Amino acid sequence: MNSPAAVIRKGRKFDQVLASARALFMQHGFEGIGVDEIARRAGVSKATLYAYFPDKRHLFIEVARAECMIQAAQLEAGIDLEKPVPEVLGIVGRGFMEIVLSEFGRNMFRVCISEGERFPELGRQFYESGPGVMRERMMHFLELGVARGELEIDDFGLAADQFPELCKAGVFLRLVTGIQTEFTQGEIDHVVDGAVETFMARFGAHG
Amino acid sequence: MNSPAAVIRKGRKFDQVLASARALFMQHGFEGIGVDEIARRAGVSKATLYAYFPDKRHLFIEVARAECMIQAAQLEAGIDLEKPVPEVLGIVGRGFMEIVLSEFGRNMFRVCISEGERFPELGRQFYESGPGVMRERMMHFLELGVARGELEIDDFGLAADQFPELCKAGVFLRLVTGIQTEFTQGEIDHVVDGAVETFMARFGAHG
DNA sequence: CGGAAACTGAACCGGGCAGTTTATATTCGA
DNA sequence: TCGAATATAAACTGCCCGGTTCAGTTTCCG
Repeated sequence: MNSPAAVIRKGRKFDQVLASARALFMQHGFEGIGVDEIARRAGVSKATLYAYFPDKRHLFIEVARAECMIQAAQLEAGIDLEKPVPEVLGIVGRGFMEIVLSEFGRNMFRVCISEGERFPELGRQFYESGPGVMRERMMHFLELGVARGELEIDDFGLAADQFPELCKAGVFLRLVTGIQTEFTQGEIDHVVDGAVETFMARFGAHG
Repeated sequence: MNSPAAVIRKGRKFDQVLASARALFMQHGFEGIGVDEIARRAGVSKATLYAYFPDKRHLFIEVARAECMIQAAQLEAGIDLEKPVPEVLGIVGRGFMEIVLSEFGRNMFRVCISEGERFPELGRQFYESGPGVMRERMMHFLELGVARGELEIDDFGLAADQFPELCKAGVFLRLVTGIQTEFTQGEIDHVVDGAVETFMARFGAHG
């Protein structure tokens, strides 16, 4: 009723906990780190931690949501809508791949999938604060492109889904299966450029 | 030396174990089922199970590899290389999505990702007996299409990577995050058809 | 038939880890 | 300064589950 924006945050060490959780989750993933460790690194007792968060999962959600929004914002920051479509797509694609290939991206994904069944809230939260917003922005941008006569699109949802998928072509699968764990900038560029080309071949105005 | 094709198979109940493991792993995933349960359903003692397989993971690998080869074979069976490229792509795409959306596909993926770090062999095994062979076949088919003058492709690897990725556009992500768990045939068809269109727009001969 | 190999069952080990408790100490605001 | 809110340390509970052991039983084959 009174305290502004304070539903869960009641103690002075809240931020330390969150920071520690962020660091450790990002580095080791959800399963890879124990609550004891998080508390220890936060310089906080386990009991205190559990005074803030009902359980490990909700702690993770908090971290994940914050991180997603940061990443999404960064991705969006580098976009100049005035530039020609292919150029923007290239920038977005590279930014997107950076996230996907990052420690955070991999871990986020891992958790969503491995915990997804028992913990549906997590996947939903992730989608809506990460890929979901990107999709919205992408659709908006594509509409702009159509309005400018650079694109011709009938199904914006499909187009907005296809582009990031094209950017991951091959890379993502090889990453998660461990076939290949490191990718050079050259490799990324090649795939992203290929994605832009394919996308423009389909949706570019007048063949 | 003597017994034909018997490296691991030494007892008469081997098949029962494998069958039970297959059924339960497919239904509940790797983490979702215990060794006790597998043994029980196989009508076999745990000790016997461990006489066949060194550990749970290798049991899973055995199941997974077999299943992958079955799926890959089925996928390949429905292909008539004589038909025009777009038609073949449509068939392959639909078959591919069937696998991806199946209980097996989801679980296979889940395990690869959640266990991948601690158990690299699994991911590799999966890739090589599933997506890897599909990629090979796809490249071969694309070369055929080029030879017939239906396609124009510079980087066959990239093209072979892009197509399945396009087929999953949006669907896969919504699946694993639990945003959407059921897909109608109409939805699938729409995405796959969109994938074929985009693919042909880029790689179809003479624009 | 007789012995070796395969199988059983059920207890047992052990490590990991989330979450709780409790008795005590610190902080901070009124 | 006093008491309520907050924090602490560390032990403790409880669960899960993979893997082992072993003494005794069944199967199979020569």
